[in-house]
Amino acid sequence: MTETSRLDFDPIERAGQLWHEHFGEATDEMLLATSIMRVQQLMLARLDAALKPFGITFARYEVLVLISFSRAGSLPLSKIGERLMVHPTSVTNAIDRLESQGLVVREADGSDRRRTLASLTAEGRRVVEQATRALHDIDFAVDGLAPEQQRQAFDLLRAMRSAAGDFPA
Amino acid sequence: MTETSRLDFDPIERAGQLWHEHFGEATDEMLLATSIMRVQQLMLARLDAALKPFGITFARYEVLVLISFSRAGSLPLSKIGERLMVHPTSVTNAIDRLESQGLVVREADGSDRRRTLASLTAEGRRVVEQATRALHDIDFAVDGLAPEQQRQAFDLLRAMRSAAGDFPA
DNA sequence: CCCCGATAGTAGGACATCCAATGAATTGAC
DNA sequence: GTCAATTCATTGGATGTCCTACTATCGGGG
Repeated sequence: MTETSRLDFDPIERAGQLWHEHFGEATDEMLLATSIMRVQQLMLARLDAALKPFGITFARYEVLVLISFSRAGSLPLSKIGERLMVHPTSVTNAIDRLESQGLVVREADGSDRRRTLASLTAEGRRVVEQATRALHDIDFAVDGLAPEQQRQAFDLLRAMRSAAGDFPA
Repeated sequence: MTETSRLDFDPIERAGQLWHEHFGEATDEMLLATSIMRVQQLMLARLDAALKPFGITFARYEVLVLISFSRAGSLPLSKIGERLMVHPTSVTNAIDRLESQGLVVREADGSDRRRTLASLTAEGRRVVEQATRALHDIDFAVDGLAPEQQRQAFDLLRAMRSAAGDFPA
């Protein structure tokens, strides 16, 4: 059989057809919504696959990059969550794993003892550099679109984020 | 401080700026990748919020819809995973929850005892109808784009999926 | 007619994300 | 100055997704 893959057909098209039969219009919205989810799913899978050799996921890679960008070499966990726009508990989780992997270390913040700072270890710096190269090699999984199309896509997504209130007023 | 929200600024723009400083080009790819992830995150949050009154998530909603579309009124779990393009274990998980909620029931397939069929209960049918109305009311969280832009976005995402090998050859 | 490979569903484990609640520390208002 | 409100990080719980492994069943080839 040729059923070796779950991607043997286009379920979104198929689902779309069904939606038209049952609900008429408003189907385009549904198709766009599911497309975004699917693209994210595919892209994340490719990104994670490219990072697998380094033992990290894209979520943790983003944390490493953010810390490596910090001028002081370390960042409070709250800042990380803020910039990555994820819940504080997600940051705690990521830092827990990165720390147990020996890629980052937690330090106390002398000026504000509520805070915990995270900084890269030598190994962490090494990993983030190599991982970055690996991601560049796969064009961050967004190949398939010409540069101009990438701009276009970015602008459209930006409009969606804006409408969802993703930017400061 | 004005630090009352995690969305106080645009972390993607900020990160993009940093990327340019450190890595030069190849930054647009990064921006597009993170935008897609962010839009998906926002959209899913809005969809789940709209479905919360019904006690289901978008993932489970999709399962309900798929079953409601089936001509026979029931579907093998494998078909569900295939059409939604999720792993078989994700389907088992979703059906487990839906069944414990009394929205679907598992039945044995007489013709192939390896299979398990899932069908909607009366309550399941009621929920999927109301949930669909609720999602229509929020335009499936893809408002913010005019119909023409939605088409455009869909086409671009389709190209990305195609490049990622998401369609049959 | 039987056996090996393919298919269906599930169990267990790893990850990531969110929410609610908690404890510690800081800050602002009176 | 002191106390309440806020902020920071963490723990515990719920979801969803994937992978690996395992059992049961089906089916075609010898």
